[in-house]
Amino acid sequence: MKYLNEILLGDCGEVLKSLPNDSVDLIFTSPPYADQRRQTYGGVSPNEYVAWFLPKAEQFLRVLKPTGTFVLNVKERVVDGERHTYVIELILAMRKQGWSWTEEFMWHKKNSYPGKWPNRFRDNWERLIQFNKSKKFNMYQEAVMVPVGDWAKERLAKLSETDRMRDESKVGSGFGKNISNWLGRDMVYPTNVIHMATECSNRNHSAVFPVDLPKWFIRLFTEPGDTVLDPFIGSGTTAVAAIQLARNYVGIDLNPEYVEISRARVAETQLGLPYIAEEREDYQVVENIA
Amino acid sequence: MKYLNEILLGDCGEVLKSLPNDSVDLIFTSPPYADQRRQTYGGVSPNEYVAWFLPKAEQFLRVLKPTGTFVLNVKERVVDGERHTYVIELILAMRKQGWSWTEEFMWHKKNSYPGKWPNRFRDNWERLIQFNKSKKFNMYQEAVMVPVGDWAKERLAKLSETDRMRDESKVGSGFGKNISNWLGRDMVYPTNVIHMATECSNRNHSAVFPVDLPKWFIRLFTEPGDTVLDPFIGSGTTAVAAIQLARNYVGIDLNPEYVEISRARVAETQLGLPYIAEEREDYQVVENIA
DNA sequence: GTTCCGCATGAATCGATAG
DNA sequence: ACTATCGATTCATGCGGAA
Repeated sequence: MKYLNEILLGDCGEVLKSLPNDSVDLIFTSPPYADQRRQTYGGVSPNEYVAWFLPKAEQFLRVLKPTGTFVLNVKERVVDGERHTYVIELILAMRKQGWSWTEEFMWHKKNSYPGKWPNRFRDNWERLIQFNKSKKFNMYQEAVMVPVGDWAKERLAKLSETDRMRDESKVGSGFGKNISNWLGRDMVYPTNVIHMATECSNRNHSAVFPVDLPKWFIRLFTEPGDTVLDPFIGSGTTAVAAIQLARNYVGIDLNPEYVEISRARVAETQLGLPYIAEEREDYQVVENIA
Repeated sequence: MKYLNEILLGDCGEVLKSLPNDSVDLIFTSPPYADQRRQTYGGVSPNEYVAWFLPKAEQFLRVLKPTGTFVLNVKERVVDGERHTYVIELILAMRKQGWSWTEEFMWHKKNSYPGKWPNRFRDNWERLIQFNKSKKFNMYQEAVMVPVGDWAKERLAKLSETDRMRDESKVGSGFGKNISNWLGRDMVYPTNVIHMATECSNRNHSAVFPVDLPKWFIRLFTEPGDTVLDPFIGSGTTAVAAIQLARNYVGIDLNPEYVEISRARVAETQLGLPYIAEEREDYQVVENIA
């Protein structure tokens, strides 16, 4: 069965059974949040969410390479005035399944929908939960470095005496630092908080993340030529990100309409919009046909 | 037993037994994270954390008014390359105890300690978990409104202590003279993401949150004259915040040294720095003795 | 007064090595 | 094998004195 660089139709738990073991480097996905997209997806009730997700997660675990990573974008919905517990229950259940819960990134959505409720504020963040199959996974931190903050210009211009030696933290935490090591540094590593605006232009899909979000994780956890899987591909954003970064993609969706939309976006992307050529060195520059 | 506006010495689970039912409007606290302040506190092993916390949470539930709120500042540590599950297990256990898990605010710490590891980035956020006793709790959203525009958020976050003494004089509103100019203009409600730097100036306490953090929640969930409890008072920051906002406080700590430090800070705050008199209408203006 | 500039300091985690 | 200890890694901000 051909699966590489395809958008496949079906339930990912079933479709994935045709994929070989240890064949995927990164799984990045934003599954339908419980009951929140009832019109578009079947709608999963919060209480059944964990049971619904686990058999799929088992397939994810099987197809993922031992060095691979699974990044799950999810947020618990409010049920009866409370945050529902399906997300944290899922973490516990997936650990029993064999996953390691390595980290939880926070996506700070800079432009969430306006709204007012008597008992809560606007929800401005989502979880990006990192699971791994083993403690030894691939991570390419240099690929996502960011410019150092403005503080550095002033701060590093003149170093004090203590800045030139190793200065131990006073509280006994074991921290210590030698600030003179930072001289000449203009790029630094990011943190586990990611600031990105949500995608406003709705592409017939009710929950859109910006293409920069999967791109960030694709750069961080894969190299060109690796394979990225999104088992709830929706409007195809993860596949677009993979193509633009010269990775292979596999997309799956239950909904034929989304499969169509994704295939169209993929084709459009592959046809060689000029910006692709800049990011993919192996691409020829092609006239923009649009 | 007198407990109002006192810093009490002892294990909060025991000390709280002397407090009456339904007597506290807000509990705001940052307990020792598992095993992470070993030098200063005893250190609780991650695996025992939930069992250690639950009897205390039971007392919190008893002393909290039905309209009150419990805000818990906590973050899971990494154990053997994984985020430990004690925090999410605690949420599940506290719900069984009778708490509602209303919301989870995100504290984005802009100045986390530097560090680099092969498999993770610096941790730049902590949880502020909101628990309630009933669905009908008090919330004063207008008290934490912010001027529209990003510059204002930056301005608020960057106010130094001296700036605050100078600027923060409007009773209850929390906005300084400069910023109050914008009161008549477009004010918006904040979101559930809070941007504040950690307190670096050493107060002989290894884990200091900025006084603005408890202040934000005190404004949001209480009115002047209400009672704020911090059962792990540490260096007394929550009590200082309560005093500056004309609320009653109750602080508890197991460590005699911290009790001393907290009492000293409380006394210093009460001695009537001028800005206090402006914020507490029930205070006489007292000469600054410093 | 106000701005500027020097300077100290904070909830970490990993891998190697030793016991 | 299992645990304990130790060295190595690297940002951003607020305070306080000087200009």
